[in-house]
Amino acid sequence: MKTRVTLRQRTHRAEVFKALGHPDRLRILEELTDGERCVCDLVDAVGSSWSTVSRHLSVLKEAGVLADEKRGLQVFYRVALPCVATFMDCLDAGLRGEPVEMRRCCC
Amino acid sequence: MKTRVTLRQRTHRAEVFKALGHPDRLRILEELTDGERCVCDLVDAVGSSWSTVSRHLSVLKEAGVLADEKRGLQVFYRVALPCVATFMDCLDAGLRGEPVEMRRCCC
DNA sequence: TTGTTATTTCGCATAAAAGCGAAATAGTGG
DNA sequence: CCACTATTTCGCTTTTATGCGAAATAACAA
Repeated sequence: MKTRVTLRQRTHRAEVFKALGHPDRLRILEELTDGERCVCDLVDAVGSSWSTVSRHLSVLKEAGVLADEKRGLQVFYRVALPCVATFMDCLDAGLRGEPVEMRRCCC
Repeated sequence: MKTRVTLRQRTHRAEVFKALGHPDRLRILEELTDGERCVCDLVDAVGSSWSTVSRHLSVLKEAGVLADEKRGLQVFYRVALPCVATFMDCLDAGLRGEPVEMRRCCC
């Protein structure tokens, strides 16, 4: 069951990982696990400037990790790839060298 | 069952994701899913210079994604976090908007 | 010891990411 | 239309990543 990975696919995957490769962006994801939040909430949570948080959000959205929706004056972001959150718990366990149950891992 | 994520933990996670955020490093991971390989094999697979591939490997090893072992003149690398490979299949499906079975996802 | 092979480290140049304030944009209400 | 608020984009500087060749290191063989 070996699937060939195309360059295009690999580049896309790398883009997702790159988007996740920043502590503040992971912080944003944590904030969004409970549900959608407006940008103002995320600015509070992260503690950087509006422009910086906005850029983080656009990186995550561009990679397909988040989706956004404008309602009135505010823009609400939510997680578009739920498996990411579960994968991170798996990662933590893996990095500590603990065995991990398959079904607790992701998606 | 909400777990508080520490800054340290988040930074470590981000380091793993950053390490995975490069197409050539994902190519290396693909090469290693079948088992360990020496650096020379990976240089062939990736197509960059020895110094570049060696740096990619050290980034992945530093993040805890790979482990290495020296035997004779050669150094062999292998995957230290098997869940990463399964997660990527999950990612592909998620990015295409397909529903994904939980148990096929990782670890 | 000397030579040879496999790999890593160093030094440097170029490219990309991060972060911020200022300006721009887009809704909303008067 | 004007003012106000929420958010994004722009322009810029600083930091970090990438990639290469050259030099260094390590293990083995003669």
